[in-house]
Amino acid sequence: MARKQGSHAETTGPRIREAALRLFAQHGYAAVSMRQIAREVGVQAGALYLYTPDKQTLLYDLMRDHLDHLLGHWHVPDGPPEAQLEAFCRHHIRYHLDRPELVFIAYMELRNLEPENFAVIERLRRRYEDRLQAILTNGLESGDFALADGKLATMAIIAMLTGVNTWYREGGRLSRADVEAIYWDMVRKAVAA
Amino acid sequence: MARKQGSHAETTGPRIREAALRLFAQHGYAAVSMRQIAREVGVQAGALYLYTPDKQTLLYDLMRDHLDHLLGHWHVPDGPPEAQLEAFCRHHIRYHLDRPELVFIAYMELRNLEPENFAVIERLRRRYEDRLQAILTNGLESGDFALADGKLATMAIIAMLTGVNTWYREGGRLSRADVEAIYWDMVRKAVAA
DNA sequence: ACAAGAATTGAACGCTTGTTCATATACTCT
DNA sequence: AGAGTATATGAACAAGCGTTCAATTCTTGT
Repeated sequence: MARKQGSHAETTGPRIREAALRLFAQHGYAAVSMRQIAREVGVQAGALYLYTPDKQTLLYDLMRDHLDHLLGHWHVPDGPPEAQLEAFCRHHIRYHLDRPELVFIAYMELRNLEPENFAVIERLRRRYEDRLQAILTNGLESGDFALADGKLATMAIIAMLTGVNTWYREGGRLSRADVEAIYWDMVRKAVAA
Repeated sequence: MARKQGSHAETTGPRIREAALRLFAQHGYAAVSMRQIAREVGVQAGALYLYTPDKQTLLYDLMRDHLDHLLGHWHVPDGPPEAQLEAFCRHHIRYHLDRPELVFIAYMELRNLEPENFAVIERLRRRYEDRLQAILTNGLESGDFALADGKLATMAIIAMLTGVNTWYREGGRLSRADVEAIYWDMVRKAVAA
């Protein structure tokens, strides 16, 4: 047997990626088998290898595309440091609430990347952190912010904002706008001069 | 063949747990095999089952003991809310910097727990969060703190503090005392009235 | 010196893993 | 209608998985 009917041609690739994303996020890369992914797509395991050279690349491509998009989709606007920081925080939360599974994988599965892949992903992640750190450093020099340490504040703020994905559930007590506003308020005060 | 020589009796159990801890933290529960753990201990795989009923229990016991100890080891001191919050923050950082691998596992491997085990661990984790939330709620009512939302602030602060484990390395630019002080300063400002 | 029990081995169990490949089907183009 | 190609199957591969267990060795108490 081969193709059952209809033209699954251009849809199978994306569907494999979607299934991998969902399953990796739910059970973890190492705990998910190629056969599980195939079953989710409605295809035999062998067919996956028409769309990805191997399991590792499936993971790497998800993470790489995620970070490429995160970096390409948004840039620090002109303006005073506080406005830049607010834009960063609000964008970060919005972006992360929109893609919980990708964000989760990009953080949790780092250790399952082969060394060369890990190096690439880490570089991209670092580029993103540097944007926040630049904002903080500017504000520190201009006197808008008061911080004991720029790098530490960068890590602290990112950890705090990204943490929203651990508890936020759609349709809960707070809207996305509420969450954005509350987090921004805390960050604003934390770095205030 | 059996025991080679000497009395490995009482030391093998702990050594298995230590090896499991290290390997789980490094590669993830699902990616580590019982044979790998055994090799690390210098024993055959079958011998592990004299000390644990199965692999799952090995993970569960690590997490359970970690949280039991975290909860038993420290309690909120009497005093004004700000002093309580400072004590919580400093203790959290100190405790987490002392046990990076346990902390990492307790967060990363939640999804690899079987449902009943997960429920127990989640309950313990929740108990810990509730301590911070109680401090924040008290301070809110007394007017010492200004917060839009107590639960959200709890999650934000814990995420921020726990994040220290993602970047702190022994012998780096900042001492533990520095880190403690800087984080506390940011938390203090973030919740300030 | 010897028996009892604790600690460990090493082989085996059935199953799953990622990956490959000859084969077969469905679609497209002429 | 028929050839050519893209897409998929399903069986096979060697390797590794968690776990069990009879057999073996070491330690301890008498």
